[in-house]
Amino acid sequence: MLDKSHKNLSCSTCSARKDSIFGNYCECDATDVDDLKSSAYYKKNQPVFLEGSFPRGVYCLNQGKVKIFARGDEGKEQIIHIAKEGEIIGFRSMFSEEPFKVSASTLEECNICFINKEDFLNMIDTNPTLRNGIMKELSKELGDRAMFITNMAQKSVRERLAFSLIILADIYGDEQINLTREDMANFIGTATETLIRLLKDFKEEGILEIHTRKLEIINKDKLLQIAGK
Amino acid sequence: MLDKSHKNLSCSTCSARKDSIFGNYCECDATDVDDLKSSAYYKKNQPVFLEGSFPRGVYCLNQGKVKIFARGDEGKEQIIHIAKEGEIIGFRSMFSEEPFKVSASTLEECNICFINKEDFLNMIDTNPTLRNGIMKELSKELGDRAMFITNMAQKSVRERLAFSLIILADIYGDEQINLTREDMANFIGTATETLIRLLKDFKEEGILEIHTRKLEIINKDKLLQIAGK
DNA sequence: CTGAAAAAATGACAATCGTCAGTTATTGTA
DNA sequence: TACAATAACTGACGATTGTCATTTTTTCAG
Repeated sequence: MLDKSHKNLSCSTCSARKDSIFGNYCECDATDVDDLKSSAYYKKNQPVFLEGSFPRGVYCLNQGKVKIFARGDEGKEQIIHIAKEGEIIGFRSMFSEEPFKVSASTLEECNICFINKEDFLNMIDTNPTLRNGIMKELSKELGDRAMFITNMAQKSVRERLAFSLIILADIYGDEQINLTREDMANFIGTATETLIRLLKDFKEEGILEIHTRKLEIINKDKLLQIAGK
Repeated sequence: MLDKSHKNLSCSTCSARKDSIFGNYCECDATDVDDLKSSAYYKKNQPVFLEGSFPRGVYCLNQGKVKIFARGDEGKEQIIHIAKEGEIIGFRSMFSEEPFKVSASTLEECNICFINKEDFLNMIDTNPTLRNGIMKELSKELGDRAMFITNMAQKSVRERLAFSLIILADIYGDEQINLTREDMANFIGTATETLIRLLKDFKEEGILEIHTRKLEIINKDKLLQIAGK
């Protein structure tokens, strides 16, 4: 169970810190950040920020997963990214000075820290290491999205599912993949029914086991092969 | 006809500069850049940089259009972006310290200036305005790509074509859209044959006129309507 | 523990779209 | 200007995938 008291979240003892930009790039004292941040407990399926609104700061995930998604013209969600422990989200629109182009919503219970816009921009300005880390991150993500677009455009749904399962397995680590069929379909870019049928195929082919909501990947090699790479 | 002498390209008289990050964000003297850059003439369909190689600097488009594309598993191109006069390309991988994830190739005759990696990074480090401009650009592009992914995943080919024609019309400005059917199909993410059939449909619906290679858009409102926004 | 609501699953069916094979038109160059 | 190479176009066909309607299973609050 997560700590809901908001009290004892500290950057210096944050287990997610090693996976974070702060941990990787920032030699600054963790207590510096500690003084600036506030932290909050989020229930499952709670919005973190909304498309169209203006950013007031950045969010650092201490615990839990968050989906980042855009909405198509008929309101259908397209999941662009699933952020996990250690990731900082919501800083892109701060730089572009635009309203958010995407929304963020928790996929499970989360603890999320918040750093104020001014404080964060100030850190960026005064800390070249952190700044370079952020620029590196932005650039890397642009490269990833080029590949994502190519996959979307050129692969069949079956191939995209295989590909996405590999990505999801990586995000979920030792945990089993735990998403609603709808979220998974919205990540892959297909209809929920199509996803369900394909999951069944994969199961029958001995690629994965379905424990109701949770997916366990049995044969990763075959997934890689189907994904086409 | 383009100047092929490489001689008299100067930032201070560069007509593309007003559309450029340098023009918009950088109050530095244009002659500063002038001293650092070299310029070159590119023929049509000439590579500017290649996926997998490491960046040696950045390219600033003085004249002409350049396609930025990734390759799918079977080698099929997916055009991610078409860069026009004033745009700087090739700087993303410089920050991420990875090899290029995408390739760039001229779509027509081009004049392109080159700034060395060290010089450019130095400019970024010492010029906060330019730096913020770059960060803004990176962030903006990430937002655009989220939308691009959503369109790819949720729209039909017909809708994507309408949408893409609007983008292309914007890129080509007063010129008519001038791409091979293959490039256009690779931008939209469909088969060349499908694209050709849909262009014919659009023509019959009075949306555009086809002058062999060049496309003239007659009814932009209808395009917007089909694109679904 | 139970019932209502939400999610997952299944079936039937049609349309979109990709593939292959071939023809016509255009381009660039000798 | 002619001819080879490249690009544009057409037709036929089937597989993939989305939609709609319905049933079964799971979740969760009371």
